[in-house]
Amino acid sequence: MTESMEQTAEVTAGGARAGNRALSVMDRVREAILGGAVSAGERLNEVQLSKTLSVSRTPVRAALQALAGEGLLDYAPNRGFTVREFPLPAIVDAYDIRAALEGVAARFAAERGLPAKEREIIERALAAGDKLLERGAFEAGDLTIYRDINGDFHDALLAAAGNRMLSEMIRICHHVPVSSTRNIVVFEYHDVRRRHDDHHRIFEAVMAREPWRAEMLMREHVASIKTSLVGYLSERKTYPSGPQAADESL
Amino acid sequence: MTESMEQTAEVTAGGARAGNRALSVMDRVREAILGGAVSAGERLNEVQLSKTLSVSRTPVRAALQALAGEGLLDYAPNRGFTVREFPLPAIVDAYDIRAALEGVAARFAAERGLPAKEREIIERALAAGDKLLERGAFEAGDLTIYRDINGDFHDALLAAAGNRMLSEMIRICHHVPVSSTRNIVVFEYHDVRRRHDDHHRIFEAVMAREPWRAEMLMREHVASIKTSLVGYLSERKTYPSGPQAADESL
DNA sequence: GATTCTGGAAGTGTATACACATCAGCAAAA
DNA sequence: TTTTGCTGATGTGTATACACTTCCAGAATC
Repeated sequence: MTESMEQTAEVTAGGARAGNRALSVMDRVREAILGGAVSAGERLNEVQLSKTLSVSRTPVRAALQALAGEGLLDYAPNRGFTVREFPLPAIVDAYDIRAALEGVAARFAAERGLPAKEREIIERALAAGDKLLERGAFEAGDLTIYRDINGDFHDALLAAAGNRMLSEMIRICHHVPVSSTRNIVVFEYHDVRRRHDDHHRIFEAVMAREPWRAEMLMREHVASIKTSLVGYLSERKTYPSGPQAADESL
Repeated sequence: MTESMEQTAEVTAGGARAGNRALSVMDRVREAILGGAVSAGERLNEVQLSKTLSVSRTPVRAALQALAGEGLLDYAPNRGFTVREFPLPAIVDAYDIRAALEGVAARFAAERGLPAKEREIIERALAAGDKLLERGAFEAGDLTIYRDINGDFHDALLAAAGNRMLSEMIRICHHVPVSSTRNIVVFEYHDVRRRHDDHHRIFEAVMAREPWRAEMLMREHVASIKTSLVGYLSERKTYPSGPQAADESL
């Protein structure tokens, strides 16, 4: 064994846990974009990035290419990669697209039936939501908890749909940078209550094997988030920064 | 135009027309996959590919990464790229997904209105289709002609929708390898006639600014292709090779 | 004979040098 | 002053060497 020993003290501290460097570079750049550390339209310099992350240009290029595949970056020959711009209309559109896609997912799940595993996850998510909502009001941090519950519900249903292309497209919709002037929608208790009730009805439709009803309910469910977003934006034009519990991904 | 001149004697003969080699490698590998030259599940060896295409591994890797972004390849760390498998259910599902997405595109177009340019393209496509169909029967090659007409119609409507993410997702749906035992649907005259009539109705709905009707019509339009495919496959289990005019992309 | 260990081969991951394209700035000519 | 062409700087594109991981075959051991 040669023990080349990676003399890099690895200031990255990020862990760089698995596989190859390209993947960890990808994660870090993605977070930088989604977190708003680099602004839309900005050009990403390969050598600068490689110096910042203490790796060579090769894994950096690999990561950028992969991120372009996810739709987060644009590529132009001999000009490199730039952070893709997501104007507000495109962000709003993304909810419609996601609504259509998740609708199809719900239909597939209803057609194919829920596997035991996914059914358990969903029932647990529904029960947890019921428990969280039964007090009739929210405390600090409850919205973050519900965010996870919501995620479990949607993920399980998507898994039940059993289609990889669908999963990936929906994943892309979720990764649309909401950063444009920080469009964060703060959901109130009654918003969450309504959404949670949607979940119950969608689950019932899926269990009853009513594909088109499941699709319709899911479409409306996701589309209503768009409505909330649009309504929210038309009230206060720009929103500085979510106070505490704020999320847009319900 | 600079006439970049590519001094490459390049036995490849492919032309390698523009920009960088990675892009042309990408095109060639994509065609190899879509054309069935490499089979599903097959592992792509980087050095072998680079020797075949007379380039180094670097552009090969770039191309493979990009193709993975398009969903044509799978990637596993330290194992490289493999041709993604598209089992028949996934191919059928892709039509449902595409139906949902193109439905949204039609809705957007109806909401936003058709720009003059796209309107002209569509009207020309409709007129050309009318002319082609008015004889009441098809000759050899007519189906190929209609394939282009059909493409123009859908592309123009998609352009009118004005959403990049939507365009890219639909593009991915179109690139699903239909190769799995060559599932080619041969459309008859009356099939094309029905589809062309759909186009007229969709156009009318868009011009009348009736978004939901446009969406519904487009969904049905695309979904009916799936129905044709499924019906076709249930008749003859495997189909050797399309006789002459054969296409699945209407 | 079955199991485990151990090279070694095959192939991917990374670094790096160099080729090439693009663009900005300056200079020279109209 | 404007335009054109040169030239260097910056940064991407490609080739290639080497490091590392994985996997398989064959030997040693039980």
